[in-house]
Amino acid sequence: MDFNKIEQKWQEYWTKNKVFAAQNGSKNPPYYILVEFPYPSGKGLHVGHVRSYTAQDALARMKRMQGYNVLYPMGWDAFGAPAEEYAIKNHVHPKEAVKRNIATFKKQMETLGFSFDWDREFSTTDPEYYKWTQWQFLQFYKHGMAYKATMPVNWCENCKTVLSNEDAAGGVCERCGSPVVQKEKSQWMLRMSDYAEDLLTGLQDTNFAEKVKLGQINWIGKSTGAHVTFKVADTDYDFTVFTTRCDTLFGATYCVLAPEHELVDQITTPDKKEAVAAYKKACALKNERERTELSKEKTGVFIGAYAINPVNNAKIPIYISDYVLATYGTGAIMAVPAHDERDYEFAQKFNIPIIQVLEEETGEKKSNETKKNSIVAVVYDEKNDKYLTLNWHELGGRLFIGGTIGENETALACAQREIQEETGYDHLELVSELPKINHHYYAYNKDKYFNIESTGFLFKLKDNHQAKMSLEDDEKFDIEWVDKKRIEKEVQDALHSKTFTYALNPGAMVGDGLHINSDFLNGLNKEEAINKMLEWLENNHCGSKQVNYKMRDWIFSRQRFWGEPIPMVNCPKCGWVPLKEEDLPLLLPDVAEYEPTDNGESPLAKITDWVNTTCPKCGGPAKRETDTMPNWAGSSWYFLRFMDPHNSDAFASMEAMKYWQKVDWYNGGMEHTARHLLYARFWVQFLYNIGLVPNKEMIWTRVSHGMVLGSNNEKMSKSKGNVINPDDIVQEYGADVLRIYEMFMGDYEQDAPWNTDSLRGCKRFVDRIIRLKDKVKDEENISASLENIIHKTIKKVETDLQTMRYNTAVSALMILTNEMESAKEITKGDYKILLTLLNPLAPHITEELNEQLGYEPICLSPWPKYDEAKTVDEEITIGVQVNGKLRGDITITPNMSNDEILTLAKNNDNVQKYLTDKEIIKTIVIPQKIVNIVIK
RNA sequence: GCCCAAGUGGCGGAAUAGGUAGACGCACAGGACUUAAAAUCCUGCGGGUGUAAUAACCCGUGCCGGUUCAAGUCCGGCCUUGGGCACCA
Repeated sequence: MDFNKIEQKWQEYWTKNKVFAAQNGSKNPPYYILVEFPYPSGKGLHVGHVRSYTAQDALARMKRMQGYNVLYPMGWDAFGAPAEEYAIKNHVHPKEAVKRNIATFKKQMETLGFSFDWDREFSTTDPEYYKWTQWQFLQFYKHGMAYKATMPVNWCENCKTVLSNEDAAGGVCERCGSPVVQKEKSQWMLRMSDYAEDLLTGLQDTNFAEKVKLGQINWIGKSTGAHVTFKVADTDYDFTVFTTRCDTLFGATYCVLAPEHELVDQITTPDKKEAVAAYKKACALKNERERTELSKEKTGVFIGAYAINPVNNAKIPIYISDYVLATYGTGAIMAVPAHDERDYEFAQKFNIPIIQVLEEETGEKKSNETKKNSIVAVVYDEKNDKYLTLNWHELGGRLFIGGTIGENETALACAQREIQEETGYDHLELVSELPKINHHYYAYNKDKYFNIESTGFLFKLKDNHQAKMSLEDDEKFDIEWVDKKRIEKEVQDALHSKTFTYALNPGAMVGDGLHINSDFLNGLNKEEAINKMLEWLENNHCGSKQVNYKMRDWIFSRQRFWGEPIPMVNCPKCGWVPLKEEDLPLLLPDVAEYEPTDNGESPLAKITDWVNTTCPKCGGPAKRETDTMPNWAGSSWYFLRFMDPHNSDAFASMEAMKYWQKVDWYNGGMEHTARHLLYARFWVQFLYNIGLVPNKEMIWTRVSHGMVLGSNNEKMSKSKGNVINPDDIVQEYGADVLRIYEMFMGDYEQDAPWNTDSLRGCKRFVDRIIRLKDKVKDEENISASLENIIHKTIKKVETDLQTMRYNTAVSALMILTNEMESAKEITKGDYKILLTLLNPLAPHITEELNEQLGYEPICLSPWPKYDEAKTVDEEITIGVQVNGKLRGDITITPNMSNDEILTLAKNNDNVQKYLTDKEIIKTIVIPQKIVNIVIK
């Protein structure tokens, strides 16, 4: 019988006997294995799907044999844009296309032998399912978690349509290439930001992979800081900024409001109105992506008004700029150019003063220090690309020019004087004054500790003119011009090398240090100063501690046809009114045209007899909401429905959910670990808070698989011609071979390229297992010579399947097969175990061979048990090292003492060569691993 | 720019708690079987020195340092590739 027939035979057997049906309430321990349900696209199943479904299938099959009541369900996430695009082009109802695609997907899954419980299948597009999605939306609404807000959408003027972020990539409409603009639209929102903290802490109740947790944490984006309120000078207005660095408040030299900030129009002075309006208009034309992409150069305008810095009453100008986002924090910032990169860039461009309030500390602090102020001057000769240094040799190595600032002398004058005195150069151009540095050092010639505040300067040499030098007796150095490389290598002094770094990389100093120019914060470090400033702000009622999250509320409206209708009605008298729960589902009507309307409404808006309805509250005429829900909605709770898929009274009964508890293993793509998972967790936490699910987190472990790439190591795509169709592989090699290959191809969590040669190797492996049957003798017991390797392999396969190390599980089975091949003959008992261990990966051929032995089906048999004692080798070979280098090996038994092992090691011929005439200073014996003899 | 992951033979990849690097498979080469091919089986397979052949030795897990009796594995600093986020104050 050929393999396609065999596979079909067993698939029919499984279906007919409902072998994989999960039992709600079964006494067997529940085990819920979930793979992300696919979007049934027209392209059919991808070999990437096969990889993750096989992996979870293998786990499911093993767990069933181990006595678990396994739930391994499958369904369809079938709402979404592609089906709608297809419908627009071909004038068929999306549900027809979806029906066809689902049939194809299901057929493909069946030929691959996945052990899904098909009795629990559903699609998010089934009215019986989306009824509950709508019902849950109503719960959000009733608990004040859903609201309408005006939000910008991506809008194409040419196509007159709303675009998703994906379709608006690069600020250009994907269809027609014209620029995408932002258009304000009233949209449904879910108050997800209320859950930011809970979504963060909830991670502790999960077993997600560390990188998955990290993805969630980054997306939530918690940051702790402060709100500070600034009065607008000469008005009664004030505004509040959010900052994580309230310790730098003394360095604030201007403020920036987002162009959309509500205060802008009120406080702009008349002479600036025109410029402000123009700037605001320019910003509105850009979408968010464009605004950030064109961010190389800062833009903005001064609006004529000034803010009063609450700590020192300084009057500082207010600007608007699109580098401040209206949607984050308060939409307003205080700008501290000395200590923030963006503010620095802006201040440079607009010539705004920069006040340093934090200086970096170098050297080692001592108690008995003498304080002084000094300079370090870097002089650059552009013509020769060299820097002026003094080589003090053993007295201090290579340094720049330094010196102490005299009384009544400015730092700049000091720098110029020192350069002239020590090198003579006096035709210099000041390039920049560098941030001050707080430096501790010990002066040998004076035998004293100093703490200096050093101001750095960068000069350019105008020409080589040198005046007369005036050196003191103890100043013995050579004047040397050297290049950047040598400076980086040879200037060792912390102060001087730091100064050089500042000279080379002008910009804000964002690190920690000591506060200066900051009144009551002077001398404190960042953390101390933040705490002290928070205290000050609260005492003076102009600020407080504040936490912000990057995560925003969930925009829940889509101006699309193919999604769940939002069950809300707008009544001229009553406002927004929810549908009555008993009137759900609100069905999607059948229409002929799926194009969005000219004004960006969903196609539903055109169906007047659907739109026009009566108000559920007052009975008067009203209109339905025509936006639909996003694709993420249906997938936010589908794992709950699988627990109780046929329930018509509830989305799932509490009883069923309490039985299954949590999804034990949830597998999906890395691309979904941030958003989908976050939405699903938010949805569940909300349901938990209103008492509808038993746990705050319903997913325990989340794992993600790597992609299957084309043989050229690139993502599979039609245009690259590297797509592998699983159907073709099943036809030619069989589902079992494909399954084994995809598990063997590499680390499950890592991407792996397709390789047909390697697939053929797996085919050979299966053929060898079939041929092994010819050596089977009619005995049930396990061969003594194979006992050890069999027990080892059971253990290996069992642990590997539970820890996603599928590739090494296959490898272990290949090793066992090799052993059995080299044995003269094997027993039925040996063979049966091999078949059972391989069954989760290759369920068809193993069942067939097993049946030929006369046994009952493997899927109804228990998983073999291993005996730990029998996995231990009777003798093993370990290496012997001399001074860490391998010099020989010895064979030992597990019960040998360390002394015996050592004697054996020393007697090894090759080891002896190294030991003669040497003194052994140490010996290390690691049981079962290695011996190392250290000699002198 | 920031965060994360990875870098091991010709290739995919092993090495689970710092302990013989290269399991297993592919490709390749030689041989057996065959009229021949396919299939199958056997042998070899990181680089080098060396030997008639063994033996033995040296180098070797992206690069440079460090810790250790011992480093693919731990620490510090780089480089490269992939992924995510990106003016988040």
